[in-house]
Amino acid sequence: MDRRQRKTREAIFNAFTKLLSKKDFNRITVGEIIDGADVGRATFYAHFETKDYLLKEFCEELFCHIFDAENDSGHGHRHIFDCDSSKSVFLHLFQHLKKNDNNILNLLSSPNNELFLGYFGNNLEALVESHLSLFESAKEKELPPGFWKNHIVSTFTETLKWWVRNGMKESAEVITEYFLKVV
Amino acid sequence: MDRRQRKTREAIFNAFTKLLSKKDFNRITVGEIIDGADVGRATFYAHFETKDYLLKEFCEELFCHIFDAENDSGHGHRHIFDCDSSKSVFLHLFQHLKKNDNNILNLLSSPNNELFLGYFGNNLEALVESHLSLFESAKEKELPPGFWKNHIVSTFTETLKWWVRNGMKESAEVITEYFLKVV
DNA sequence: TCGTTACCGAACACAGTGTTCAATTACATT
DNA sequence: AATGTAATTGAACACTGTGTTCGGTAACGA
Repeated sequence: MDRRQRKTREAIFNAFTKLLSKKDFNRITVGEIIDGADVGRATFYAHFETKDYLLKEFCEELFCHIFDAENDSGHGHRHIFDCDSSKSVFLHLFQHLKKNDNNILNLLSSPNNELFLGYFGNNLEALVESHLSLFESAKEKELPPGFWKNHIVSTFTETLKWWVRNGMKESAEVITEYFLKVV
Repeated sequence: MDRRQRKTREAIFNAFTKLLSKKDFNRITVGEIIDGADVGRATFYAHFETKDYLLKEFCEELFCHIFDAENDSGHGHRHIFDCDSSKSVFLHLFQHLKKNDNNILNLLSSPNNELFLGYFGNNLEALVESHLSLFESAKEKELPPGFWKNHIVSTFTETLKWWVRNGMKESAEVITEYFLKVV
């Protein structure tokens, strides 16, 4: 990849990140992004088809850091947390999110973020799916598996939103407890 | 209220309803609404400050029919369903929603509907709050009451969305069962 | 060094929003 | 039925934001 491409791409991502910490995604304009990144308008559209695609690629990079790391560490320690690996997975996820490397939490707490929540949900669903232990109880309760999976994912997301909305006063451990109690 | 006002207001609501069955709220333009309602642009803005306020007032009328009726019937039969009034309330709500009088379900299933979900959630929260029986278990589980209430509301909404998304094949009774099982 | 490629920037067409205003029409009241 | 009031019209307007175009410039990789 051309060095120039890398630079502008990074500049756009940086400007985008900075803007995300200030305002909702939907209120951010392309004009603001290219001003912040100091690139031409045409350059932006040479890199990203629309603003939505920028978010999409932004999320992919973001989730790559979060969910892939989660999957890896999960695999690595699976034998340790075998008895309740699900607990460790979600705890790690909450801990990771609390670090707030990028502005993932701003995205989560802001309204009008269906796009982002969609991407987040997809990744989370894949993670949930790989932890079959939780699905055992689905059969006990005689629920459709799709319903049960959806419930876990949306409960996690809602828990996260609640946590952020209330200032993240609780520790990741406590939130994980709450989450597991209601699930 | 002037007859002309009532007529245009109704015409706008009708056009809005018709459009909602075809496309997402955010994709609907003021131009389309006034074309459908056959009113002047200035007239629209004389009635509604913005498109968002149109949705707001639309929701208020809609929820008036649903939640108020629910509260009334709830009060009326409270002594009958005393032992598990919560069950009856949510069942009635699901039944009512399945009728789909207006396009409430289209609004629910479409993306980018944070505004609508917000109004819906507020009404639902008030309803949940008035049924204290559910909160008993919150203390047992030692969860923050705000967390617990939020969980019930969002689980109901997510259940509803799941139901709609999957074609509403299940009966209201079955969905109520699912809902109560996971809660 | 040289051909390629990204970037610039300014202009452009387009769509949608919300406002303004004078002219018109329907309304409620007497 | 007459009258003053108030809603509606329609067309124009300024404004913001989107996405495209294109010739010129400069950085890049080989």
